[in-house]
Amino acid sequence: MRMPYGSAAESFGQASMGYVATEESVTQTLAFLLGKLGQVASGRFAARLAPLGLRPRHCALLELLAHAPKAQLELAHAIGVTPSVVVDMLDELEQAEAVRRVRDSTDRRRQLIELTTKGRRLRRRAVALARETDEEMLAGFDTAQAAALRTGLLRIADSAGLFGSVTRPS
Amino acid sequence: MRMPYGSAAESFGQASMGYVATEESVTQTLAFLLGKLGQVASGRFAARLAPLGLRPRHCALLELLAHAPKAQLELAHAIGVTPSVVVDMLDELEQAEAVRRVRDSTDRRRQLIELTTKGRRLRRRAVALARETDEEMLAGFDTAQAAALRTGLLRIADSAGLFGSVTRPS
DNA sequence: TATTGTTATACTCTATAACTATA
DNA sequence: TATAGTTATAGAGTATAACAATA
Repeated sequence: MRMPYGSAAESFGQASMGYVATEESVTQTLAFLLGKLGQVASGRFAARLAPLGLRPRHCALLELLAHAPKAQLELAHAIGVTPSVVVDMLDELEQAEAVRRVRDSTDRRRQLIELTTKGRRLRRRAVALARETDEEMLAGFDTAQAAALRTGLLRIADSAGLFGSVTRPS
Repeated sequence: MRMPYGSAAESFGQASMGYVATEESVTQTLAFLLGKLGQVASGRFAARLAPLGLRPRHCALLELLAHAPKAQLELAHAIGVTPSVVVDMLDELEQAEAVRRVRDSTDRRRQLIELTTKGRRLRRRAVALARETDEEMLAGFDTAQAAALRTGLLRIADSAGLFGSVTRPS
């Protein structure tokens, strides 16, 4: 049983313990809520990305490759997926002419993945679309609330070892 | 180009504008980050739920049914999925003897879904496991940071019309 | 005719395991 | 023998569309 905003119980400070528990329901835990909102956020982002021929999962790769070419296993580790998934994502990005696979001459097992000019352009557009999506989701948030939310998420990503130093809160 | 913690650019206050943009990368947007962290969170929650024979998606249903029986379309709307998905989830919960489908005598098209005693027990255990998962993900957060994060997420869920009044921040 | 629930099907995202070519 | 990348396959998540029973 949850009280509406500004209810008597809240005003009198009863909301913080006892009858109205702070975290009584699964739907209020990060464990569950993050999963559901992740689907919502991905869906909205995907809808905006579709005209570019990209999906959300491609964007992290474009990001990671923006400053220097990387090997496929590096990418897999950085975005937290298994190597075979990266193969598939790169196949799609290569077909979209966004990346090139270049055989490493010093170790012919490796391939260095580099962004093409088109890939850089796609990355810039993707960032803009992600920002639009954020603005939609953060409508009504003030600057401090939005920053607190983003900082918290970045911190969890960091502790999960995702995106390396690219995703560091300022 | 992102500066490491405590870099010269940051120390001199240049980090807030110009060269080091606050939100230059896709991996720092909610649109992308929420999707990725949602997968991580769901994976961790699922690992803890597995011994119960439940997956994260079942938990919202157990939650919504905790206080009163509901029809399948109500559930579908509340958790933001298409009705055929609810059929599948309820088939699984019914097989686990966590819910019962009871034909509504006043409108024989509808089925009222009610929690069994076992379903209530599973729901309580699921909440406990979700909390454990939260504690793992929020390690190192102080109370205010954790609350700000949760409040922000609940607010987005609310604006997306999810979970009805059950998911209201205090 | 409209609505509730169901089935069939398909698409996306992911992972595991077995394979190749290089080292 | 170990490593980088690839392929094949399978599981979990989603949605759309066509259908039966009931209103």
